[in-house]
Amino acid sequence: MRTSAVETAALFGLRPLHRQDLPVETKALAKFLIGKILVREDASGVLAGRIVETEAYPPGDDAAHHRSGRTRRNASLFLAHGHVYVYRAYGTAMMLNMSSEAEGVGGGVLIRAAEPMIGIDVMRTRRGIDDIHRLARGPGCLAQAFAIDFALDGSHYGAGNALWIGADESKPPRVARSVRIGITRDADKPLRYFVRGSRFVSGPAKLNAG
DNA sequence: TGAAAGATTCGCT
DNA sequence: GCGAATCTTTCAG
Repeated sequence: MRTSAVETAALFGLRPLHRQDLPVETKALAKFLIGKILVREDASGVLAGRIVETEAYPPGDDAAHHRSGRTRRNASLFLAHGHVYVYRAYGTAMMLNMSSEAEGVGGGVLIRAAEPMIGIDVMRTRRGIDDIHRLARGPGCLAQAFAIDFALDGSHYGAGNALWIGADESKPPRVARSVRIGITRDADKPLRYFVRGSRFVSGPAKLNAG
């Protein structure tokens, strides 16, 4: 009998959050997710990491993928909050997002970096590197470590699924804000959230000085 | 049907 | 620290 992801996670003091526990507003959700735990269940077992960096792409944001309306590619951003949106940038890097608004409204949160907690050796193998600080630092790296692919697009975060969000009893981290990374439009909006002082956060040191 | 841009990463200097 | 690689999606003609 295989142990479920929820049972395994419980051994680490994690409890699953349900969609109704999550804020239905992009910026609030982006901040809420900092310090929560991303849990991934697949054929090789259970992976988990504490989210230390996110970016908000709220409705009306000129930098967001949903700015031109709903298309086949970005349809998941228009699902009710708590759904998975996966896409590929620059040909190689996969990005993991969570839809963040009501059904029919385009909005999403990009999960940029995490601190590995469970399944660290699996992540090391997938990434081909040893340094724990670099296993899930940067959206493309995080996606590779957690084996994110298009099959997850359109599913929702929830216990029993391939992806869900967990919480533990640790005290809330100190959340800082900065401008977002790697965009050209609306580049001056402070919609990036990260754990102040964490070595698991991506981006230039200048932004993280906070 | 073609062209341009993009929520990045990696390797080399 | 900087510049190239890479390919899918979207928009224009």
